[in-house]
Amino acid sequence: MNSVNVPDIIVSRLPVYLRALQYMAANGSTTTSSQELGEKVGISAAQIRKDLSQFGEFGKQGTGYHIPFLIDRLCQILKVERVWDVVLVGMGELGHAILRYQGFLNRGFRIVACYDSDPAKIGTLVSQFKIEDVNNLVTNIKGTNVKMAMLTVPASVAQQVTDKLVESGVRGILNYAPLSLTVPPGVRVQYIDPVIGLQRMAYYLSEK
Amino acid sequence: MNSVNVPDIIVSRLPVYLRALQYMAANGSTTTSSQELGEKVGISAAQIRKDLSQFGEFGKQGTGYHIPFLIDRLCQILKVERVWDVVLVGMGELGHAILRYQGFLNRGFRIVACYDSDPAKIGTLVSQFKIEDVNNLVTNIKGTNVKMAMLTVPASVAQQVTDKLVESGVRGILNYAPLSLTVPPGVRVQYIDPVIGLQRMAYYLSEK
DNA sequence: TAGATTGTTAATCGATTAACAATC
DNA sequence: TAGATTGTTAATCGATTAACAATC
Repeated sequence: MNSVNVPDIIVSRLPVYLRALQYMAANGSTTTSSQELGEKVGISAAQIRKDLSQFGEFGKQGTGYHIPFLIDRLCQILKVERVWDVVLVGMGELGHAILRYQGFLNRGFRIVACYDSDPAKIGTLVSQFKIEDVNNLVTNIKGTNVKMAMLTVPASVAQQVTDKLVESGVRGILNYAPLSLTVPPGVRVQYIDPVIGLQRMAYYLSEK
Repeated sequence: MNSVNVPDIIVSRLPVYLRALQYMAANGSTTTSSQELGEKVGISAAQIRKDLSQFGEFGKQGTGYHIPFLIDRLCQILKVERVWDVVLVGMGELGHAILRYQGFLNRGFRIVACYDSDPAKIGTLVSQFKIEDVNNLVTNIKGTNVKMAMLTVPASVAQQVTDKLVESGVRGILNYAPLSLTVPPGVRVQYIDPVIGLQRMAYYLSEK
């Protein structure tokens, strides 16, 4: 059980802390402070301490945080001390790149199957994965332990594929298609649209 | 000039509104309301009206917003009624997929050059682009109109490439490398790390 | 011990929402 | 005109910051 309803904005910062801590650990550090971590991730020290205090007391006055311990606790809180099975739908360029990406496993996720609707692609192999028919999505996934999906299909079919994923019992969708999805309560969507990021930054660029 | 310092959180929602409006326009709609737009993007109608009111009055009582007009105004506000030149650094799998992606141009951006450090890649062609040597980055870009970059290099070299980009005059970086970057004031970074998105959602998954 | 840093409280700051007059 | 919807105000809600006692 989660400690009494932690605000989503706090939850959303935890993976950033975790990533920075793992980076420090990989560089041989064993201890850090809210001050130092804050400088790395661009968040105030007070906020980091406040965020962590939602979940317990993980530091020591005078010395700060033991990095391996804090990593452990954050992994538990985020439920990524285990590995979650994820399906990938949409095997275009981006789907291929994601399927070959090696960075998921040691952060709590692994792709277990990939889907497409193109008969020319179905059945072909992409780095040990056979591309499956998206029409079999619901029958294949329903009742299994697959609760997350990555969506790399064209925008025009993203909502209908989403509906199928929801029907299959998927509770979290990482959406690369450039549109807002509609999902029922209890299902979450995280959006990845590079252009949104670029446009946010363009606002601050000077004219000309 | 921007109207007196609009909060960043408001700016960050504008591209989402714009994307939804363009989607509606593509489907033949010419009019919408804050209510309808809000349902599409998952934001309250009141907030959408409040956000837009920061920049002017774009709607009509009783009828709502004329979609093409609002699209126009949002493009102007975000400064994407023009096309910004962007460089891409890091030509691995992901870099290749991004370079071939067709979705940037009609949303205000185009890739004008790509870079890598691997001698085996430098000079080779990827869909009409010759991969250039990252060592020439600063000399090539400094003084040009390139103010944005996409970063798809390994985490281990991301900070040093970032420093070069900043030196080149780049003011906005879309960072795909899974780490927090340090940049001077006046330079912005937008982060794209799929695992952060997955971990945020994992928190809300039930145990087992 | 002295210095450093936590966890927490209270104060401040900012963002969201509800409500409604204005008006198309 | 009647119904719909804006832009805006004031109230509410929530998040961030500053400060500090506790303590390693």
